[in-house]
Amino acid sequence: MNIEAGKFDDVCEINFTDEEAVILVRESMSEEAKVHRIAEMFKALSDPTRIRIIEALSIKELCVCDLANLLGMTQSAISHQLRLLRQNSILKYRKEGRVVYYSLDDEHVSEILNSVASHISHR
Amino acid sequence: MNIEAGKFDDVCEINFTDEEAVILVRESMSEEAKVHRIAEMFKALSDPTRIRIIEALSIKELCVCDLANLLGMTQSAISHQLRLLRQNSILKYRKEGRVVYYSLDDEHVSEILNSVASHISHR
DNA sequence: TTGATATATGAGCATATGTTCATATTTAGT
DNA sequence: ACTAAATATGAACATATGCTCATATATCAA
Repeated sequence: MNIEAGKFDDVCEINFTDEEAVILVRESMSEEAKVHRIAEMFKALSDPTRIRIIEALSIKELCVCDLANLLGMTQSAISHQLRLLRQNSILKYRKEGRVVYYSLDDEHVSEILNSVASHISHR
Repeated sequence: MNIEAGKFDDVCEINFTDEEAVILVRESMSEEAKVHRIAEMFKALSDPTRIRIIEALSIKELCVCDLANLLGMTQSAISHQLRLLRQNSILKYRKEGRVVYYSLDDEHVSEILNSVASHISHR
């Protein structure tokens, strides 16, 4: 019945509808670490403030203060979000004196964002 | 100084580094509703369980029970996640008796997932 | 060095999220 | 009609998230 009987006691104990298919699918699934990394990446993009930051920076490099003014949020809030985006390799920065300019680390992210935007408009 | 002085008292009160740029960027930003919808879409993709579900269904249509067995999770947990993915137009389903088969609503999602996966491997 | 500016960060708080548990709903078989 | 099977769903709970506040760090100007 259950492919790994006893291992997952709380799993639905019903017979497989298509056991072979499940085995086949299981073999071609990504490793756990990769799946987690992918989910993390999407999580980094899953907040309106961060989407706005990315959208703004895809138009033009900006400093923290300009971003705070642009989005009507505190410098602290923006800075926390910038850190998260940095940690996910979505943004890079350069320092010019005490001003820190942020920009997209990679145009790939901008494409992914456009891809999702167009997916949404098509429904 | 502040473009909308008094409106955001807690916003960084410093002069703009480049006020014109901020005005320019502000004009080409998406509307709030659209930004929220985009973030919501990313949020739907921001969980390892949901990534696994999408990955599995991109290979083959499966029923709820098979998904639960495949992922080693309860039927209830999977069902809750499936609802979320349905609500975001990521999955569709068809009923065959009491068995409900889920599949991707659109190959676009699969492409977005691959896009993010390749972005990650490139660093 | 001292004071001011630009950014970063830790702690705390309110809200959101993912899972479990119990139960409801729907359909098939007898 | 009755029972069992497959799925759906509401409530509850532990953890995660995003913002604020206070404060630290870094750099410029005098």
